[in-house]
Amino acid sequence: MDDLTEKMAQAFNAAPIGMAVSHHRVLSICNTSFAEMLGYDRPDLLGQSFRILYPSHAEFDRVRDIGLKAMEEHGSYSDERMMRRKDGVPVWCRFRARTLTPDDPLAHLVMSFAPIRDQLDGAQLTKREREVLSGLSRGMTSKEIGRELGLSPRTIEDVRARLLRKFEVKNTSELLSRMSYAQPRN
Amino acid sequence: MDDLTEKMAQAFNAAPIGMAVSHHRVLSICNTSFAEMLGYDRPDLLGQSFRILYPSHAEFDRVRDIGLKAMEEHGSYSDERMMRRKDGVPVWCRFRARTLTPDDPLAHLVMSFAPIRDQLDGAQLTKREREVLSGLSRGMTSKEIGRELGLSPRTIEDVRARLLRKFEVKNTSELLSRMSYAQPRN
DNA sequence: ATCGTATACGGTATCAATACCGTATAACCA
DNA sequence: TGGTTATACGGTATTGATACCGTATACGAT
Repeated sequence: MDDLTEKMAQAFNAAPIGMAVSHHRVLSICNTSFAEMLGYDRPDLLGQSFRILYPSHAEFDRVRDIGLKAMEEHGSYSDERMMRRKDGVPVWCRFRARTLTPDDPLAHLVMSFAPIRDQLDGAQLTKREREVLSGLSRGMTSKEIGRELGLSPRTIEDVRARLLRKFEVKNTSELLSRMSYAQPRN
Repeated sequence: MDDLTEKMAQAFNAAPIGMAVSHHRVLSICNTSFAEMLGYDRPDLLGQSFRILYPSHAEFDRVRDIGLKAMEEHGSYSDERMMRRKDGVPVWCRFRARTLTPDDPLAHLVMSFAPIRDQLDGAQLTKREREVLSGLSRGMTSKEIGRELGLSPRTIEDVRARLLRKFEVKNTSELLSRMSYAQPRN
């Protein structure tokens, strides 16, 4: 077999974004980013139903038909959805799929998963931090956010400082840049 | 060669997100999504320098060292950047990279590219605005961006002010928040 | 040819952000 | 029970951001 095939396989493996292939909602292959994102060792995932990667059976059922029509028509589909890590923590993802079998889209799917604001929706951020972030994303100053939340501006500054430390960023602009379309966790 | 390798290569090819592999900034392989996103036929891209995929030579030079340190430390890096389609239209992307050679990150890079805004919005940004935006998303001050671009900090402030007016936002944080995919736009 | 815009730079004034110093309470966890 | 973290607030000091004032060149469109 040619060298090119091997190189593409290596690229799949080492991709900086989670990728997986499924046949009728059963995971056949995935890369390391995907396994890491969901907190699994890769071998434990192969052959598993995608059910275990969703927050609930109901959610697993619900998403089944979503995007089917789009894939029949365009071959691809994308949305934002919640996945479930092995430890139970939910991860909010930009989900993209392309089917290799448009007549029966779920028969052969190639998917990518990019965590969006995972720390934000997961247990990593406190209620206050989310409230303050919400204000920041709307361009509010600490004083304004303080008024909105009925707190001293100083307290808002404390929360900001904690956010900057937590995400190891230099200022609020960089923070918002990361929050909006999250980095892989280091 | 095993079946698994072939399946991973197929997944790379059919991935719903743009993917590419480079060696010292020369594209060695990419998938169909990547070629499509940038308006090329895949064969035309293989072996090409990434220079042609950036809005300008200067921009190509500028982004070279960005993320090098992060990749040396964590092996991966991500930001938002502007790419250039074959027809010249800019595409604002979430860029992700993982290096397979942390000692010399650019030696072997696996990248993914996900378009985050439509071309219309991207086209409204000038070269300077893109350069400044890039610095802002990395948490740099006007002074630092000025140094990077060889300009007076005052000029950077002018560009910032123009960006704030253009997008009708109150400050840089809101700007960065708006420039991303995940935020609902009003 | 004039208008609009982008670029580039200078000064000044004001407010915001950030980083320190400090105290205090409450929750949780080992 | 002591350590850690989140919360909440005060003061101060420095830097940064933003908004004005101004000038100047360049470039494309009407």
